[in-house]
Amino acid sequence: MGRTPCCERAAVKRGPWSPEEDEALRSYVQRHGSGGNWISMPKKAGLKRCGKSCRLRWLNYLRPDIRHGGFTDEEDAVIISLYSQLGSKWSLIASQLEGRTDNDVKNYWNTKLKKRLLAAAATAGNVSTRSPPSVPRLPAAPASTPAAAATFATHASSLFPSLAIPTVKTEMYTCDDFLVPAAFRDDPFAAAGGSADAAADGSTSASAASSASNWSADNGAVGGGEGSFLLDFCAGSGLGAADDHLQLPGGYYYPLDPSLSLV
DNA sequence: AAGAATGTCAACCGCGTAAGA
DNA sequence: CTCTTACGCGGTTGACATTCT
Repeated sequence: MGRTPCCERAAVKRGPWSPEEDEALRSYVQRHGSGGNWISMPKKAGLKRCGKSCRLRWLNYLRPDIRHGGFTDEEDAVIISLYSQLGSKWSLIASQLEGRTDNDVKNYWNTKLKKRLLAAAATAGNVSTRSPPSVPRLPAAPASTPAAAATFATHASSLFPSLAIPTVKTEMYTCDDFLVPAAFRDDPFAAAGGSADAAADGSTSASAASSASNWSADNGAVGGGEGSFLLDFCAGSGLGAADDHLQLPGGYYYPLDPSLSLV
């Protein structure tokens, strides 16, 4: 019974690849390709590895066109959009992202993107339910372009429908109670628009945002832009105005402290 | 400063399926 | 047509890194 293993476990090395192994695999594949047979390839390349392991190492790490980390807002939007349509078809999703592997996309979704979406939905829900302050305050900036922000906002709710979007009523808050980028604190209306795009490449707006006392430290690899995200998320989620003073161009800011009463 | 908790990501496992004998 | 084999994929694990207490 059971499936014949693709290789003898005791005879192959497992675990992390050494630089020497990487070099042996890389040079062999670049010279000969996989030869159409990953199972026999390790032997030919002088590697004591399972063929599957070699294939995985090449596809996920050694291929010259691979990009690691630093997912852009546009990639976030593509992943979110395709995930909502296809589910966990990581290879399909990855095929739409140049230089990304299914493993990379899967890891990125499971460790970061999904949590951001959950946090976004949870933050919205928690404000109205006075949850403890230990709840993550905001998602890291997933969207520095209007399209990406809109996609993120739309799917944050649609992917996690169990988390209700709160009703928000007018109360008086100070700017310090909200997630407002430094640029907005200084001159909200002059700073509106454009700042998020600049932040996406880690330039001035990102550092300005991260320097704001109440701003999330988790700007992530995509840079700042929480402001843009929050604006669009709240607007896209149909939230009402929390405070007229914080109704800025493009949408509304959301309270930093989940214990604040908005309802 | 140290231990615990949490996050990240490379690698492995096993199933479904395509291709070839 | 059936069986075998290898590939490709998605889920899961575990080691290491980072952050928190």
